Amino acid sequence: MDVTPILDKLNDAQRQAVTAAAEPTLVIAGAGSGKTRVLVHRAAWLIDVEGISPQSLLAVTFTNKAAAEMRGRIESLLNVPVQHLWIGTFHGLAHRMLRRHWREAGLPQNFQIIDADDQLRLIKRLLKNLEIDDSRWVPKEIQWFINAQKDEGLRPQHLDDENDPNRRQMISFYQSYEEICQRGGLVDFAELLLRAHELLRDNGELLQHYRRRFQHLLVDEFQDTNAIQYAWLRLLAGDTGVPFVVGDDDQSIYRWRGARVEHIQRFQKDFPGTRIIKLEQNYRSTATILNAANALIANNHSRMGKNLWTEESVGETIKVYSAYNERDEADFVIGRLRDWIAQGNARADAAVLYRSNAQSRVLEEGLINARIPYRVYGGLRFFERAEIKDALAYLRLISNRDDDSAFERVVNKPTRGIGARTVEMMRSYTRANACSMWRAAGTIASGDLNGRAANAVNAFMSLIERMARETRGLSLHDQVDHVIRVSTLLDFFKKDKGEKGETRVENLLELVSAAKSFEPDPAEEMAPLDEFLSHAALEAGEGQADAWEDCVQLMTMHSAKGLEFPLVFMCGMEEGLFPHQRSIADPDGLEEERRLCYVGITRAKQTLYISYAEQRRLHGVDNYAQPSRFIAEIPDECIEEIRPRVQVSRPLRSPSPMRRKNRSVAPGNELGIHLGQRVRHSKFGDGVILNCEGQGAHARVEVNFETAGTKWLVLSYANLDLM
DNA sequence: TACTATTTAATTTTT
DNA sequence: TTAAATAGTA
Repeated sequence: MDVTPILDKLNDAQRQAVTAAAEPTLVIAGAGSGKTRVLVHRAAWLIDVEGISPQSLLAVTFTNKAAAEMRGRIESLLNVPVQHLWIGTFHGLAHRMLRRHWREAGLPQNFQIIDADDQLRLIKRLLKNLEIDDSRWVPKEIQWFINAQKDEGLRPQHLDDENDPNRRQMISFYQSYEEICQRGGLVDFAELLLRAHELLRDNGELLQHYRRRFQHLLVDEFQDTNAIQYAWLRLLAGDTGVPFVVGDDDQSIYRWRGARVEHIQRFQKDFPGTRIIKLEQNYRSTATILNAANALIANNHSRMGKNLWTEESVGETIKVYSAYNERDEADFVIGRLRDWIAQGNARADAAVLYRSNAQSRVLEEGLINARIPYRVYGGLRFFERAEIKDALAYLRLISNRDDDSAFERVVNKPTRGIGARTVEMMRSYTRANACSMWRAAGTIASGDLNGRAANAVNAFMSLIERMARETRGLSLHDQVDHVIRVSTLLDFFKKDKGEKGETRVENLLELVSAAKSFEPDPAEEMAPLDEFLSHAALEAGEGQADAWEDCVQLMTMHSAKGLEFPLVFMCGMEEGLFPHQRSIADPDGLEEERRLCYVGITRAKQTLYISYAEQRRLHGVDNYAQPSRFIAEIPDECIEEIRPRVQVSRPLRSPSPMRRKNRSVAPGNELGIHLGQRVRHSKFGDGVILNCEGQGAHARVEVNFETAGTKWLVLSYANLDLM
């Protein structure tokens, strides 16, 4: 066996990991150290060299993108299509198991997956149903509570109310929510994982089967696993399975949604004799960028400890720009982008990163003005669009009449005279008889309702029945096509004047083509429609179309994880924004923010710009912030401050507010400000100080300019020259 | 039932 | 500021 193609071009640590013996292995893979490469080559090694059957391999990732990439790379490395390799996301694989063993899992065969939005609607409906004031019980918080419990593997009956009435109520909501889901055959994202865990835990034979089958478990982004994912893996590994997990404790940025870095420590305890391999050579960034990242992250206490190094040259210094405000910051970024593009670089090689989505706005405005094409990551994905979800809801009802989530979504869309009153009646019937909306509708229509409402309900029910009948036996895309027409959804949106309605129609037609190109997996013995619906929930599709065009990339630091760009901007590096206000007080939260910053820095290959605004308009009010502490945590020698706008011969403030320990900008009298003082402003020209007020960063002066009239200026931004 | 006015809250997000 | 959700009105 020629192992050259598999081991070639791997460094020592990587090779050790790839060829590790069949024992529990923990690979700590720093940013840009070839993590995916190790995972892929490990799989190839096991199959090609160790002769392990592809069948006995299970590879888990967090995102569909990562799963697709791994599959593709394994296939191309092995040069044979590996059919039925179990590579997928935690949710995808859990789903697969549940489909195969729906009976054992206690689910109906055609159970459907609901996304976060469906889940929230369901909870809102539940509150209405229980006639509970949703200002006191916020649906979002209930959703959060339920998911958090599920992430920890806890069912309502496991929860203790701790004599807290608030908690008792939450648990009761959780309980009712579960009943509705069970009745409608609905499974939310967290439920997929929890059920899959229970499935194995409670079915000895199944567990034995899968343990025997999956000898090798490869896990990507291990630091992001939550309790239930970890429990599932551990169960699956048993005493005989060989877990090979890859992760980076310094890049753990999802604690807030249940991820537990502690699993890295826990793993070593749970699997005694774990081999630890650290990948510390970085192939991505310049030495300067790495030094900055290393120094920054060294401020965190709970770390495994690792130091990235590179053979790369020192490279450019990191440029720090101090902007007046967010517009100035955007102008700066755009100026640099212009240069970058003018030098013949690809726009797509530049990324602008920020902490929170709201920051993209100013940047976008600037980019539009500058006519620079850009793409914002995040936002609504294809299968999340309202019109698409409407169409899917019809399809779900066709598959299962008891799907209340789908029922409520489309019962009166397009409007067909089934108003709030009628729906309310169905709800109360539902509650009294513990049945689905569909059954309630049937009963009520032939009883309690007045003629007009009853007709409307009957019309709706026969519409669904008719579509179910007429689509039977049709190909998937004909089914979809039929449903959007017969349901009159398409006409409904066609009537919608303006661009909005147009795109909606286009999207619905696009759904038909999506159905056309969807290839059901013959191995999944399920109805193509159900498979398509699951696919839609599990893989919501691309955020935005035309990803082809060469565009500057705008995204949050979170969504930048796993990506790399030659040119990176990190914007809004201010206390309160990054680290975010809501994390500052909590030491763990702060450390997570620092890791996020570490992730941001390590995205850059060659050039990194960091910028902050001294004044930023947030929620309509001007805020003054200090530069982020993270900037100060980067060694001076890595950084170069650039402030092209400053041409002061004698600055009113110290030249580097960012570096100063005591940061209160102190203008005031010691700097020679007094009424009648003559000053010069770069834009407004010469003038005389008429008035002073405020202190520190907020100190302002009123200046009567000879040509520009009187103006109030904030001293720390105005850069006045004393004359 | 649809449109308009008012209120409210505003990290991060994949599945 | 602004976007979304809700309440109120035609």
